[in-house]
Amino acid sequence: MTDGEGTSAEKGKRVCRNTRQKKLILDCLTSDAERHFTADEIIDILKSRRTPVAKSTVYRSLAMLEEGGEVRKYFLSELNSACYQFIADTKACAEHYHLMCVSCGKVIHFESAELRRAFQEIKAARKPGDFFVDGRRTVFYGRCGECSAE
Amino acid sequence: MTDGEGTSAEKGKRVCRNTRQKKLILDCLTSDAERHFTADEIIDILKSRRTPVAKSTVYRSLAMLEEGGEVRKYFLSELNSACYQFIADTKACAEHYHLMCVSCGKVIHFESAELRRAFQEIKAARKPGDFFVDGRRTVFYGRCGECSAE
DNA sequence: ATTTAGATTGAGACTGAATCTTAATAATGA
DNA sequence: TCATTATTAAGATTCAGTCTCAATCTAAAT
Repeated sequence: MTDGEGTSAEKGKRVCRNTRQKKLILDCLTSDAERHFTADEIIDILKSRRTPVAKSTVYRSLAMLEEGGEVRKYFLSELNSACYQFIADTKACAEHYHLMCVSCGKVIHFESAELRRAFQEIKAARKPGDFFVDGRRTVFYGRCGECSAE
Repeated sequence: MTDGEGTSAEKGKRVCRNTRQKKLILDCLTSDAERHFTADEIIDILKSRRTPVAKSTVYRSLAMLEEGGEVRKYFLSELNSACYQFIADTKACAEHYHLMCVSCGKVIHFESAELRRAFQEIKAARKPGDFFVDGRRTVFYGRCGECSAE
């Protein structure tokens, strides 16, 4: 456990090997960059493509890819269940906000000039020591068109 | 299973009995109206007060209280875990936004004139069939003061 | 005050997403 | 090519949240 020289880990030496599994997972996400995937969906898709990847590997790889900024992880709660969802971190994904409908559980993408401006203003007014809001990472709650029509 | 008359359930006849357990749970939440509680915290607090309430009852009661508008349920994702958190639905809780720090997991309350205005504008511009964003219910993600200072 | 229907409770079994463990395997640098 | 060590697969484990059901309690009617 103790070592004088310093481990590769503590030097922050990024290795993150480029493995077949990581490629497969990323391929899966980028094949539909608009869509959110749960870990289970990724597992099933890769299984159906005859390139199965183990569950633990999927979770670990997604965590590494997230750290590397290639994947975004959202925590989404439906009516009676909650889970993580993953999306390829491309320009497309950075261009919209996410709304979770509290009534039907659907996730919709939307753009909002009002919100965009609000976040810019918050950022501009930010003093050192203030919190920072990442609008693109937050999931908004509300009601989708169909549910608010009823 | 089949009955001609119609059950009390389908008539939408709300009953929601006023039980000792619901009072205990609500007391627990209102004792610190600013704070978010997980179900487990509520269970532990009531146990320590020598008025234990069963886990299933806590979850069920919270769901009923939420439906009655007395409790608000938030879906919060910490670094490596995600869970529901509950807060008494008072005026105080409706007066601020929630920010979850993606770095340390802390939940902070903040006010933002910019966001308030943005949501008002979104609401004003809303056409029938549009989605509705509930700003007070959404949890923002970002970094708290300490974490963004580092 | 009694009665009674049925809503609610408690205890613990159950579920399923996510994590952890470990031996085997594969990616990288020398 | 070889050695090092990150990564993988498989499945055991964890744990928040849900479900089941007999026993109990609430509230309304009598």
